[in-house]
Amino acid sequence: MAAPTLDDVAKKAGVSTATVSRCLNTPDRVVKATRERVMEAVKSLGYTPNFAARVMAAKRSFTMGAIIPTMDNAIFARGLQAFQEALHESGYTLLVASSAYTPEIEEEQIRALVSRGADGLLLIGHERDPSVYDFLARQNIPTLVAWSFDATARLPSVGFDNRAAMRAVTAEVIAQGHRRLAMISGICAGNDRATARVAGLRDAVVAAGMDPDAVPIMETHYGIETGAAAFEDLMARTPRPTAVICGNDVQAVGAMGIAAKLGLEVPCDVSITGFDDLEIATIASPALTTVHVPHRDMGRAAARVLVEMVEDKRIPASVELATELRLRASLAPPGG
Amino acid sequence: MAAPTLDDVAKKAGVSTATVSRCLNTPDRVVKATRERVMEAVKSLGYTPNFAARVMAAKRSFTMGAIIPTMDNAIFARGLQAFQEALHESGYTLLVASSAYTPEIEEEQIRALVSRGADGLLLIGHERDPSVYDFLARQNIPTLVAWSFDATARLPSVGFDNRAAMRAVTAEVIAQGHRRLAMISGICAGNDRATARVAGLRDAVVAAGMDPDAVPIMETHYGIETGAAAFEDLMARTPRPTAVICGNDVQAVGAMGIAAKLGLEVPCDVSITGFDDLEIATIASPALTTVHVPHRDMGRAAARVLVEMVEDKRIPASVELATELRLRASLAPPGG
DNA sequence: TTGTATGCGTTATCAA
DNA sequence: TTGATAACGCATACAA
Repeated sequence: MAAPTLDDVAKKAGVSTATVSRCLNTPDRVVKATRERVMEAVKSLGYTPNFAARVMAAKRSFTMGAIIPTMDNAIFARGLQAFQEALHESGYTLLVASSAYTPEIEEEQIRALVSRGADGLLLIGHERDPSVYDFLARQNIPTLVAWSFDATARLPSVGFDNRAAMRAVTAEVIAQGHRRLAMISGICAGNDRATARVAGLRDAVVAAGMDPDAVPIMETHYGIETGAAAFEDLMARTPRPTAVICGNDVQAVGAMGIAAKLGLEVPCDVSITGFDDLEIATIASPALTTVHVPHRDMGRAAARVLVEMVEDKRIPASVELATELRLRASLAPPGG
Repeated sequence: MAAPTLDDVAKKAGVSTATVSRCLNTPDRVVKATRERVMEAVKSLGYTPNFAARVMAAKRSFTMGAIIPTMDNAIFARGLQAFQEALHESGYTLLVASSAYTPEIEEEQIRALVSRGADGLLLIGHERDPSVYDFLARQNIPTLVAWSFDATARLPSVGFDNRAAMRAVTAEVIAQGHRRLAMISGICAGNDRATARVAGLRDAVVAAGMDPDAVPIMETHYGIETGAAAFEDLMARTPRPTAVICGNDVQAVGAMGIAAKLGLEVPCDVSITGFDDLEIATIASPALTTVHVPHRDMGRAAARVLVEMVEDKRIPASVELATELRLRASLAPPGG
């Protein structure tokens, strides 16, 4: 009735548990005849190794943990998928948890993954309480940060320069003649990507000799509906912005959706830009001008670096990836 | 250097490991003075229980596993989020894995979660190899199916009637005067939801006295781009369909996006319907007619039932939830 | 090549 | 209320 154990298999095959264990982990150290007999028993009993016992005995779990802010939208999906695929190729399983953009929950999830024996951890962004880093150091668990590059931060990272990327978008918007800008940003508290993107916008505005404090910034959670609500609010202001720069494609798509309902045409009446270049950006009407982030490359690079950290026990250099401005129809000079 | 253990805490607090364990698990069975001393030691050492050891000793993990076909889009996100929240309230942690709609990967993930000590499992849909059910039975692990209701299936389920729901959408489309229908469906092989939705469409077509074989059906993976491609293909046919019924909102949104690029207006030139009522359905322009699925209710109900299965060790009745047709602007009589 | 024996960190049983 | 100790299932050092 209970699940079969190594011992059951050993008895059935007429060998010791050590031999069964070897058959499963280092098959070439067992002669073929024995191995076949053991495998036969394994199959007929439907034996599955008990992971907890294996972790305890081997002190390795071949499991990596990742904690992302949300699973609710596509922001992290593509990169995480690539991360997972690359880990799988290296023989690791990925466990994913989400923090709901909440520091307390993130800490709880970190503990949960560590106590589950994760060999390494992937976190998003650098901004968190120092005690978290102390905990990670004490547990001696390799941890990598993604989605945000910062060579000076406490943990190594694989990411891109959010600030420079948003600076480039904004500069382009200004270059096309827009002077009344507005921004829809993610919640900046505890989110270094959102913070950096706001800073990037201000950089560009200042560089153009404009007043950064004259640019209204709506902070909302990443979401289609919240993006739509923020956009509606901005459109009700006087003077009305001619370009709305969004910190994320999800918000931008929400903005585009509500624009149609408000009787505003994009880009004639108002230009909209996004960030991330999610699948939805190319399919939206009009197609969304945005920042292309090499999510898949980032995910694969993160896997490579994290495995290296775990297996070689050394701290690697951070990796910076380039982003790229994708000019599409949602951005045009003011008035069309 | 290594992570602190129960023993370290016990030594530091000057008690036995048993007492420390009790402080953590059944605090009221320890006098306050002792408990405070122990907790003090726990905190100062930054102790985190070793999950593997705990699972081995207690034969319970307070962990549930869920395997969903994909994390790549929002289809399962909302329901899973609610599932997770409800489990959390009951003291369980959720581990999520994705199968990429591939039976082999699903089996692998099931084994991974079982061997990790999951107390219970949530799977999507009923269609899979019988050997999987044998394995689950032998491991004696409570398993629940969601997203698909079928009281006659081998496993209990919490879901809805995909076939009846799609029958209702199609009947409405026909009632509005459409005669040249087409469908964009998910891949039916191994997917009982997609299969049932196609069957529902045929039901309605037959009931209207029309020829079901005259309705072109494009099977594609759920995705914005694939939905767009399928739609483009359908629009190139003669005679051109006046209504395209999609098995999913994601495909429908892809179809709507490409429609604009093809110079087709929705719903004047072609009506489009979806399924799921994701956030994107209301924000799309025009808003998408679709089937509202009570994802959050389903997730919460699934959590309740699964916890019950694990804790009471009995097989519960399946739960059927009602879906609801949401008529919006993307569907109108042919010609506008 | 195979078997024996020990330890991994925790919970639970039984005594004290 | 607390402590000693036996599992739990597996990997591995060491012996044969």
